Amino acid sequence: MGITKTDLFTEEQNAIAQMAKVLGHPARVAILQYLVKSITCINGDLVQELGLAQATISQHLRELKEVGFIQGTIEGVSVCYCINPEKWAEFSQLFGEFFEHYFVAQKSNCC
Amino acid sequence: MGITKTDLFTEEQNAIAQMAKVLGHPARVAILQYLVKSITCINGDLVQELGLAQATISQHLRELKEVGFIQGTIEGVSVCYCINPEKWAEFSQLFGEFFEHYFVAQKSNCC
DNA sequence: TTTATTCATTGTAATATTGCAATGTAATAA
DNA sequence: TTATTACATTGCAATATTACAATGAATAAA
Repeated sequence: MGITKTDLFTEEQNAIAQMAKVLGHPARVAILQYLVKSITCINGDLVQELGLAQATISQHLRELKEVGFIQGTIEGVSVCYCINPEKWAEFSQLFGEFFEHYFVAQKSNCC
Repeated sequence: MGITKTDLFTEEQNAIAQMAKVLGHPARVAILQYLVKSITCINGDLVQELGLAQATISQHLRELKEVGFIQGTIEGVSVCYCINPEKWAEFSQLFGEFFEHYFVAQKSNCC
């Protein structure tokens, strides 16, 4: 049906999935990597950097902002974007814990 | 157009996005968490556990298998699934590096 | 052989995503 | 005021995803 049955899953599972979904497009990964490097940027920088249309970049920025990865503040005519440090740390931990729950020691029990 | 312009991005960006995309559905997160806990499982276990139809679970398992998160071996009538330890470690590192490239020290330069 | 079990595949409907042109909005410059 | 700049929003077309019923394939039990 193209719709996810979120009510079947835990809050944590939905949170991880929501985050991952946002990271699930190379343009958004590229935007975040660019921000990590440049600290701040405006929409126009990314249009130059990525080679996608302005409207498309704007849309990706909105998705990144909606889950909290980035924040944007109006600076005169342009909007200055940067990473949200608190959310970044939160997401990093959530993913870290997800991966660390599996220990390679379990390898031997594998089918 | 509903199609991602992968040629605009680096291999790393596409790799991260591809992985994240697979984690971008709570059912697949739930399957992986169940496997981490139970070490192995079969399709039927997950149908019970998650409350989705057998065909739907099967589809999610295929996606997880395609990117390498899990592996499945035929055991008589059923198929035994488990986490692929090498891939798991690889993905864990890729995400870890992605997140660690940002240092909270950069916070002060934020807009 | 026939039947049951287990899972994969196929087909289909509903919905979501991606990308962009066109347009709207708000601030600054001329 | 009018034009320009920088983004956001809207609307659209193409494609992808989600979920499941129906069916297929392969093994084991009766």
